This record gives sequence, structure tokens and C-alpha cells, in this order.
Amino acid sequence: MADVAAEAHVSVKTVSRVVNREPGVRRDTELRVRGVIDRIGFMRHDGARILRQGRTQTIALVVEDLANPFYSQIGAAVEREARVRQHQLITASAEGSPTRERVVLEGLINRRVDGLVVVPAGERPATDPTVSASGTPIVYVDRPVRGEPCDTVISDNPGGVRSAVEHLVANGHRRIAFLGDDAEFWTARQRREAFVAIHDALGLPGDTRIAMGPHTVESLGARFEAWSRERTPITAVITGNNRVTLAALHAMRQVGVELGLVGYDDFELADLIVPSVTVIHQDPASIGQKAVLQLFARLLGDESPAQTVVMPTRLLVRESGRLPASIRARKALP
Amino acid sequence: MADVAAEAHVSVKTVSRVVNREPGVRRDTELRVRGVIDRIGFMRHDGARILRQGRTQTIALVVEDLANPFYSQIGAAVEREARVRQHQLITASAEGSPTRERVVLEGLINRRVDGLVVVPAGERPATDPTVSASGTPIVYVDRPVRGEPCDTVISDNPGGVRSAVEHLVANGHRRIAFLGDDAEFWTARQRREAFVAIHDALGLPGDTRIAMGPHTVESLGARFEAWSRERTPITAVITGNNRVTLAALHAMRQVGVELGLVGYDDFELADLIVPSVTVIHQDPASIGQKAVLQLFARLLGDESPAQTVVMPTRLLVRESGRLPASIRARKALP
DNA sequence: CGCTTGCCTGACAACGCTGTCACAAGGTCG
DNA sequence: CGACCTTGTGACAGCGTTGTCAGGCAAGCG
Repeated sequence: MADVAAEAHVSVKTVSRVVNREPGVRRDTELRVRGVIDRIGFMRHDGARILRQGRTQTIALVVEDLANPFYSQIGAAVEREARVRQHQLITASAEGSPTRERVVLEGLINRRVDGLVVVPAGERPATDPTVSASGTPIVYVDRPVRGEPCDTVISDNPGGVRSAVEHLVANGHRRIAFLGDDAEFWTARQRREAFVAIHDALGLPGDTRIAMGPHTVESLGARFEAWSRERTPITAVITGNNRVTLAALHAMRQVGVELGLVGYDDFELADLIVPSVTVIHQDPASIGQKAVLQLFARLLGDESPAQTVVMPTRLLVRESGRLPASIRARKALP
Repeated sequence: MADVAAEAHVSVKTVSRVVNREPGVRRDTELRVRGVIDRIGFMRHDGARILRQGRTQTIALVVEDLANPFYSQIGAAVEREARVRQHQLITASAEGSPTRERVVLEGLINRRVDGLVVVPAGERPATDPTVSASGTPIVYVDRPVRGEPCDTVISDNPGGVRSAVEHLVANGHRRIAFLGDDAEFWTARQRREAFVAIHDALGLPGDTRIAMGPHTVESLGARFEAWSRERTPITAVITGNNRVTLAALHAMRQVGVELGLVGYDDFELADLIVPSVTVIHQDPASIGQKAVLQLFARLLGDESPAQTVVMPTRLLVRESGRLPASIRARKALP
């Protein structure tokens, strides 16, 4: 900037004014400065600008696994919203480890990102002193954290699970199993609890099968085979998220069992599988968008109490919730 | 840092030394400083550090659409590699527009990112003066750019397409169509050209059907119907990327045609569809990783000539390449 | 005892920008 | 004709670090 100033016979401040389109620069001065800028290819150093102004115009997104479509869709939405607000997005992955999450968050706060959208790995980061002391606004997504209330955007897990169970029951299923992801995840636990609650409320058989992850195709296959050998086998499963759904589909195919299925999370091609898969749909893009909106509200000075937004889910009814033909036949026998 | 210094009765420089674990600080001084740091919760301001040191420890990834699994897998790989090298990753989307890409790249260069991994929207960004003048190392991914040679990581498109055509021919297909994505994309064009070349080399019928995108389920459905009414209808299609494959699958289902299919890009559940989908597999994670490795080599001073890495593809043979039963029957008739 | 050596520590400038304030020149007004 | 405003411009400090260099002090050496 000093070079430009010297070349254009003005002060650096005037160059700064031109670069930032500040008013109060005479037309011919501006043109002269612009000419020099173009000629020597000057580009403002945003690092210095940031240091001076205090705002980094950057927000960060911390997720578990960027390759998971659920998170990548959130990521795409967050990036888009950030971009239209002239902010850049740093994406970081904690790979599900609270320890790594702490390190990642500290790094981001050292960088003075203006705000954070976080899918928390553990459940207590809110009380992490370094993070909360920094005053950086955070919006949590998909899972809440313990401690004082924080801005959070979650899915209506109980509602989603209820719609799934009711749908299966309406289709004649009575013995329904729940396959949740790792119980370490709050989401997995909340969905399991919702499942148990609605299951009891509907007066379904008491000896429910519930299995929490991590699941593999093999482990699920073995489980399905074992279940199918029982006296009163289950006829349907509800899977706790997209990972589990995919594993379950592969496992069913592999061991050749036929079960009713409703999966949490929609996924590409769910409608092309045979039978097409009924899912509890939650829209990751809306979730991400909602989170960013809340974050920017905070950045603009919104001081209202922390807010938890529960995003509605929608049951996308396809075919997999029906009572499989083989089961209908078997039941008709005696 | 000044606060810490005052509190610990040392100079800011000593605090700096402690924070950065520089040698040459007496044990008790260090402990005293650390105590104060913990007590008042000091966190180094990386912005200032960056300004002073010149390196931002940040790289950026510019893609077309973060929600597309192909890109999000690249993103996950790039983020991981960046993280292990103590760098942060800024992800940005240009939404396929060269104009927006220019703006995005300028923004990133203003931020002085240390390096860029770019899936170029247009074909000439390399010659963009602002970008090249900045001296920021760039590695292009998935598509090359025109102009002087640049570090590039691309997929072996001709090889992939050839394996697909040969596979279909080996399964008895003779009349094969190619459905490419928008011809604006280099990848789409290169795959089309490879298709034409191998098609001719194998002496297949000359009146090949080739249709470039953008495609929708509806447009493809109409096309399939029209094609099926011809005197000598095609029996198989090759789809030019994951987007097209998905649309084609939906379209086939919708209009009820049965065609052989090989798709470029593997996708989740390709093996669970009926018939399972044979694909040309390219590994986005390896592509992303390769790109980052090259980028960091440049950052560490590698001055060797620009390099184009062609990543091999692998044909994952499933069922969709077979001659559909209906067609076999029809052929047997006369 | 004076001199060198090595170890700690601190003063200071600089990284590149922008906010504040001051100032000059020209115009307007009573 | 002086007081006052408006417009365009520049000097300067300071954002929070770190690299450089210099200095103080104790130990080692001849």
C-alpha cells in the first residue's frame, strides 16, 4: 500500500480509502490511485485489516466427518450463507473425539473466528473455559451440550421416531427393533429413548430388541440371523441414522432376511432400492441455514436468551414400511 | 500478552517465548508465566502472529458444490491432510461460475492463504493475472486449465470410459449411448471424446447416440422413450458422472425402460439397486490427498516443473452391464 | 582480577492496515 | 471581511505479535 501511495503521490490513507471505496476522495485522485493499483497488482492484505478491525469475517464449522452426506449438506448450506454475508468458512473435523475437538476449537479461537457452528463430539464443550471465556458465539447443531443453555439447532427426534413407529404399526408390524448408532452420541440415545417411550405407549410387546452401535454389515447380519431364529421374530427395524441404515440394508441383503424398515435420515437413492426405503427426513440444508442465521444474529448483537430450535421431521413414506410378503404368508399359515 | 507480561513481571517477549515454547527461558520464569496465562485465560492472537510471520498456515479448497459427495470426499481428505500439517482449511464454493470463482479466489488471496486446491469452474483461471501474480501455489483437481502448465490431478477419463465400453461390448451390447454432463465441463467433454474414440475403434455402429447435459429426470425419460421407439434401439448407456447416473436411474425407473448401464463415479448403494450398478470408480479421497501432497511440496519449496498426475480408475463390475433379459428375448425372436 | 562465555531477559521496531484527528483550500454567509 | 462550513487529504498511532539485537549477570578461565 505504501508502494502504491508513493507511486500515486498520495498518502497510504488515501490508497486505503480508494481500496475500500470510502467516500471523500476526489474523482481524479481515485482514478490515479486505481491506475497504480492495477499496474503494480496491489492486493490488500486482509490479515492486517483484520488485526486492525478486530473482525475476521470468518466463521468456522466443526463436524465429525465431512464426507458424511448429512454433514456435507450442512457444510454446503453454512458456506452459502456465510458467503452471501461476506464471510469465509473454515471447516474442521474433530473426527468424533472430544479431545481433538478441544484442540480444534482452541485453534479456531486463536484465529479469532467471529463465530462457530459446531456439531459437538462430547457433551460438555460449553463449559470449556477457554472456549466460553473467549466470548465467541457458538451455535450447536444436531446435538445439545450440557451446562448453561446454548443456541442449538436439533432435529425433532422424538417426533421423527414416533412417526416411524406409528407408520410401521399401521402397516401391521408389532415386533419392531431399534438399531441405534453408538450410544456415546446424544442423538442416538435420544432416539432410542423416544423409541422405547412410544413403543410402551402403544402397548407393543415388551421384549423389544434394541441394539446400539457401532454397527458393521457383519455384526448386523449376525444379529438379523439370530433374531430371525427366535420364536417370535421381529418383523421390522428402525435405524438410528444414515450410517446404520446403509449398514442394515447391506446386511439384510447379505443374509437374505426381509424386514420392514424405516431409517432416520433420507439418503440418495432411497427411492430406487427395492423395496424403496421409507425414511424420517430431516433437511440438513435447513438445519445448517438455521444455525447460521442464529449465529449471525448473535454477531449483529442479538443478546436474547439462548434458544433451542427443534427442526420438524417428515416421514417420507415409501415401500419398506410394509409388512413383507413372506411374513404375511407365514402369519397366515396356522 | 502485555497483560500477562505485567502480571508476571516479565516482558512481552518472554511471554511470547513461553507461549511458543521457545528455548532459553528459565524454568521458574516459565512456570510463573504459565500460571498467569492460565489464570487470566490468555490466548494468543494468531492474526497478529500471521501478520508478523507471513505464513497463514491456511490452505483453501474451491469446489463447485460441497454437497456433491464427490467433492465432499475430496474436501474431507484435504481437510485431514491439512490438519495433520497444522494448517486450517477454508472451503469455498464457486457454484460453477467462473465469475464467482474469480471473486472467491481474489478473496482467498487477499487473505494470503498459503496454497489453493481448486476444481476450476472455467478453463483459464491460471492466466488470471491477479491469481498468478500473487505467487500462491495452486493445484488443480478434476479438470486441467489452459495456458501454462500447472500442477493438476485428474482422473484417467479415457481409460475409465474405455473399460466401460469394453465391458458393455463383452456383455453383448452393440448399440451404446453416452450421456455426458454439461459440455461446458472439460471432464464431460473428455469423457465424450474418449467414448467416441473407443466406440469407433471397436467398430460399433456409427449412428451413436450422444447427449450432453444438463439432464433432468424428465429430459432423460423423454429421451429414453424416444430412443426405445427407434428401429434399432440402443441397449446400454454410459453416464458421464454421478449426477447423470442418478438422474438416469430415476428416469429409467420412471419410464420403465431397461437398459445396460455403466456410470462414471461410484456412489453409495450402487450395489444395492436392482440391478446393481457397474461403475467406473475413481477415489476422491486419493485424488484430494494427492493434490494436498503436491501443494505442500510446493509450500516446502519444491520448484520442479508443474506436474499432471493422472489417477487410475477401476471398473467395479456389478450387474447393470449385462444385456437385460428383455432385450435378449427380443433379439432371439426372429 | 579482568576478560570471555553462555544464559536469560528486555527494548524496540516492524508486519500492513485503518480510525482519529488535524489541517489546508475553497466556498458560503451575515 | 471575518466566522464558519465543506471537501479532500495526510500524519500518526496502534491492532498483537515476533525477529533482532543489546544488555545484565553469573560462571569459567588465564
